[in-house]
Amino acid sequence: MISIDLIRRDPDTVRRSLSRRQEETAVVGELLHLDEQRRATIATADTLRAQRNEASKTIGALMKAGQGNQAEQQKEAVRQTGEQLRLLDETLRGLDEQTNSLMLNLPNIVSDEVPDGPDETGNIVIFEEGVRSIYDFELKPHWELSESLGITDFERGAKVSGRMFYVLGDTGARLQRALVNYMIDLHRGQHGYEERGVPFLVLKETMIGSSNLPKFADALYHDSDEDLWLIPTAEVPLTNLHRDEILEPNMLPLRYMAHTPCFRKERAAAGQQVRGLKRVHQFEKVEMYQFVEPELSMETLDAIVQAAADVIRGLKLPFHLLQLCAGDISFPSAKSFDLEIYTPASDEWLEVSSCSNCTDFQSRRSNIKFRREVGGKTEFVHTLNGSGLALPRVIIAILETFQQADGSVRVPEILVPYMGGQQVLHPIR
RNA sequence: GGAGAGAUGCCGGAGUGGUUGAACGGACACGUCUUGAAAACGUGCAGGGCUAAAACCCUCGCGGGUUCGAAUCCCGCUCUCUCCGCCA
Repeated sequence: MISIDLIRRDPDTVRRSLSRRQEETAVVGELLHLDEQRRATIATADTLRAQRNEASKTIGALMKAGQGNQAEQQKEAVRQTGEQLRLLDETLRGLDEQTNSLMLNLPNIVSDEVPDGPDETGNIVIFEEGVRSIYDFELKPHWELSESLGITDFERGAKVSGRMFYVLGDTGARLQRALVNYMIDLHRGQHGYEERGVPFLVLKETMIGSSNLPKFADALYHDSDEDLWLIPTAEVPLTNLHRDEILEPNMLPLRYMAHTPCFRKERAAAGQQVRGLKRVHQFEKVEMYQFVEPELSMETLDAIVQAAADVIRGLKLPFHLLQLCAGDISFPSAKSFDLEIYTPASDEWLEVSSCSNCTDFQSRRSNIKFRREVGGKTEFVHTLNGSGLALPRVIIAILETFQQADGSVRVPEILVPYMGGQQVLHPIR
């Protein structure tokens, strides 16, 4: 949520941000109007309430003094005030509801550091790193390799859970565990993150706090019986770890990571796009998350990007860093970067990480504040998230990049210890 | 799932209709004292709205109701604890 104060003070900044996101700006005027009505109503109601409180005190005093008659007269007057108040409160509730619903659907303000652009075509490659191998044999696509090596079993995945689900075979499950442990060890040892094991089903309030609800309900799996929602990313529970808290001085920065499954409906997906492990309803991911002081959030974003890039560097995969343009940036983000690995057989760049500075957008929704010093005033923290990394796509990149002429795949050196010394994955069918 | 108890500020804990937004204790911060610290003493210490700042208003798990007036009474919900049942 952005601050209503900002809309009041500087509506043009909000309009400009919305336009850069290719969204309608009329909502700003609506909010301005609602806010005016709201505040006028509050002012009137507060005055009435003050009168009532005062009169009630007088009545109390009169009763004590045994002047019942005068008290009764006063009561009648105050009863009328109470009736007026009831009406005003009802009006106010309506205004609050309207305001809230508009506010919850308003995206974060795009940072000035973000380039203009209509959609993903406007994203900018910041740098490319690593060497693309040259192959003297015909490359196999990942969906063939993963089946022949016993990484995946799509047929049984579909049997058990339907389209866009998969089963990992013995080698695949082991490779995934190896990758998870490698990533978590790296982030703990080199980047200062501590681990959390979080719930995968969360309350509606939790989804609102991270800004997945109300706007993106159709992307989420939901148990209507108990009104619990399956997380689409660990960002959701990690954001809410400190919901409704005031963090004491010296607690920041907080660096968390969590390894979780991610559940996504991916309704729009179809055709070539969903071949193999690339786009699935359930996948695992190691997520990094930070709570920081506002003035440090932009440099922290760079650090998160580097931490994610370090994972790829360790695997010796070629990748590039993409800065997302204003038209492609996600709802809660002020500034985002994606990391994409090059996959030689598919000949495309595959997004394995998205890192965002959500500034105070999520902390306002989740009411997460901090104090700079004991007894100091409270401020909203800034929150940042970054994948570090999404597993199926890393597996895809490993398979396509390190495949050999005989159909086997080399295990990246850094993973060998995590694979019990295994250096090559051999076809099993 | 059944039975019972409870939910108050950073923590413990009082408060059952009227200067109680909240006694008292602890923690914490500042000050006095001290070479320094401890102890002792003094002061401060919930969040939020509206303000230039006050005044004022809201909040005692959440929502609704009764009343001139609710932390206190009534109804619903959520959560926690204890016992029983079930269960990896």
